[in-house]
Amino acid sequence: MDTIRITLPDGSTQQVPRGSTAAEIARRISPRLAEEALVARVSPALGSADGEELVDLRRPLEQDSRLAILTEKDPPALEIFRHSAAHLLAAAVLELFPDVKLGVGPPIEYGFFYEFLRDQRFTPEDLERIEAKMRELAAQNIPNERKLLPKAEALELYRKWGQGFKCELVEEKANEPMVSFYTTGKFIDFCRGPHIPSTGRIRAFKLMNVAGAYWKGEEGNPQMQRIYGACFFTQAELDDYLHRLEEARRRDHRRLGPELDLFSIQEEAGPGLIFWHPKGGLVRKLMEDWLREELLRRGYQLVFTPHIMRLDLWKTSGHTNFYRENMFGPMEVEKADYQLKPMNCPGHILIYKSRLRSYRELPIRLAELGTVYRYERSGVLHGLLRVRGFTQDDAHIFCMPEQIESEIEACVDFAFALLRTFGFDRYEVELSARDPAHPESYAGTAEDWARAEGALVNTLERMKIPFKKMEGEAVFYGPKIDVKLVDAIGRPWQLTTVQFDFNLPLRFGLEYVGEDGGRHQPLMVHRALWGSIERFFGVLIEHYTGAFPVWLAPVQAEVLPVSEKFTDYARKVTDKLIAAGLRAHLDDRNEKVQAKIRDAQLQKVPYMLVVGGKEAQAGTVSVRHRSKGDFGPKPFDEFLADLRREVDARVTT
RNA sequence: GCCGAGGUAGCUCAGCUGGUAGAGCAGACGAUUCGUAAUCGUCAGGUCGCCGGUUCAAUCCCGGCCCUCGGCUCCA
Repeated sequence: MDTIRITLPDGSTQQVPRGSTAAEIARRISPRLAEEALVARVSPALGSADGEELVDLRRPLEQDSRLAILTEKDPPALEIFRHSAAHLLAAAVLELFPDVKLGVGPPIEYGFFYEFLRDQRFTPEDLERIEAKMRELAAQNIPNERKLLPKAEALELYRKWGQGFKCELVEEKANEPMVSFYTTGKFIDFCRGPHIPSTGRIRAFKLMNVAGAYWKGEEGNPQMQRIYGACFFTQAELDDYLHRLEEARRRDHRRLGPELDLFSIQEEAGPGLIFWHPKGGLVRKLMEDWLREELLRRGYQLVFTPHIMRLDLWKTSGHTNFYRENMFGPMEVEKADYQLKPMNCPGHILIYKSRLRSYRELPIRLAELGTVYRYERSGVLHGLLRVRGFTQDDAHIFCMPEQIESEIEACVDFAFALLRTFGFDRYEVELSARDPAHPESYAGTAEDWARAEGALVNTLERMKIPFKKMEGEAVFYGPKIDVKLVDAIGRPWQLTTVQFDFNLPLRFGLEYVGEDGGRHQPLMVHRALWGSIERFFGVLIEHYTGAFPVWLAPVQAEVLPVSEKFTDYARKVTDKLIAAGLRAHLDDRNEKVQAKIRDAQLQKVPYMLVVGGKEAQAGTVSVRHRSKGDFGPKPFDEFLADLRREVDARVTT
């Protein structure tokens, strides 16, 4: 008999008839495995993992292969599982709304979505009905079957059915004569697969919301209704995900900001513009103090530049060509156009150009907490994280080519020091290169770009920092290194950026006199570590759930007299703390201690000092910590010294 | 900018498809003088996002605009 040889992950082999399926092999191994199997991973018997692919359990195996049968224990199976859930969603929607036009339905990070075009909108009640229908179809355990059709026949099928988007997909994606389809009951979908064998296993899911999305993500295209669902192997994992969403809501800086009186956004003033209240302003001041000191220590010089400058400057820099859609419109003053600055670089360049520079001065590192204004489309604004006016901790480094790698290294090192100081210990690094397919979106020659990208790669490799290369993510004037920090609940945030620029020095004709007495062109590095103070502050609020570490807390100790009789002693304690440079506040309201504690607790004040008769007598304070609870009485001087130490050490917990 | 959902007191939210609004918390005042997450009482507080229309009458219906939220696209 014609047999093939199957090698399993444990190294054992089986001889099976040619055309056997993974499902059959699973059954031979164990009934349990057959039951749990979701999808198969096969690769040619010999050779590398290159030919590896995921296939349906029912796909016949035609040659000697290595085979792994994937179950819920194998993470790669989750994507397939979610993709099948997307098909289940589409099948349910078609049952209830047979006239919808289908778009695409891929798995996503936490589940899946499917897009539909329909005249009426899907209401929350519709979603409930759809979810119920999905559960009904899942209970019927309908098989997901793969079919092959000639391309022409496939197009004909969709044309008759009136599924124009699907025709478009078949036209574009099918480059072989036969194209694959999957059916789930009456639902038939052009799809590469693979899928799990049947719908019965899909239980732990929940339809989340419906949102508009352009067909193929392109703005000119019709807008589909995209139904999103969360989906996991088990209910426990789904619950965990929903719990994490809840946790994220609890930390939301847009809620905590006003609650803790840190900042506000005022409709009267306009969207995307931030008002820093006294407490937020104090945190910002502390952040800035740390940064300025660190900048000076690391050889930067602090500068200040105007907020509006002649439009011509922005023509020279190339912003009017490459950045116009993010700029506020120019304003006319005495017949000249002026531009509100969207970036700080031209200002720093003018300072560089203000006199002839010698190679002996380089590198010149100009730093500014520079406030910039960018026109962001209304739909993208988001609390402190995406705004129209913000302050960058910006700096531009002018240097010679042979200094570039050490400068970039110093920037990355600075960035890591900053992350540690503010309590972040996880990060991801990305290197953004240009998109070779669209050279018109970038300034400079291909050689410049290759050299610049090389310098960034060298630096990261020398520092042994793992990174992901992202093609097409570069800014118009050069490639960049971005550092994403990962917060307390595992979310990445893009903040730090270190950008290489060989373009602006050329445009502005920057030069320095070299050792040889000749004129040379310097290179430029743009870098921002927080990125924007507003954004970083937002991330900080969420990272700490508003409970800032003591060195950053707007109020470090709230003094709570037990009754009005002890206000005098409480005031003395408060004044002494303030005189020692600490941030204390006296709660002398006519309230019970319980109420004062509750309020201080809700304001996330690190230390509450309860004082009454005993304390006044002994010169102590009863210390309560916002998360560690009651510490009991402590001599006042001792508390002050402890607090001082904690602040000076910038303890981040 | 686009699609969808919203906007009622400082905050969180009620308000039965039309008869100009209510609660809790916060605030002011008074009482209470209190020991580790809310003391009691009284009072005050609203062009129901803005503008226009329909109607005897609009928080409610219609149109436009502003803002917020969830996405798309874009980004520090």
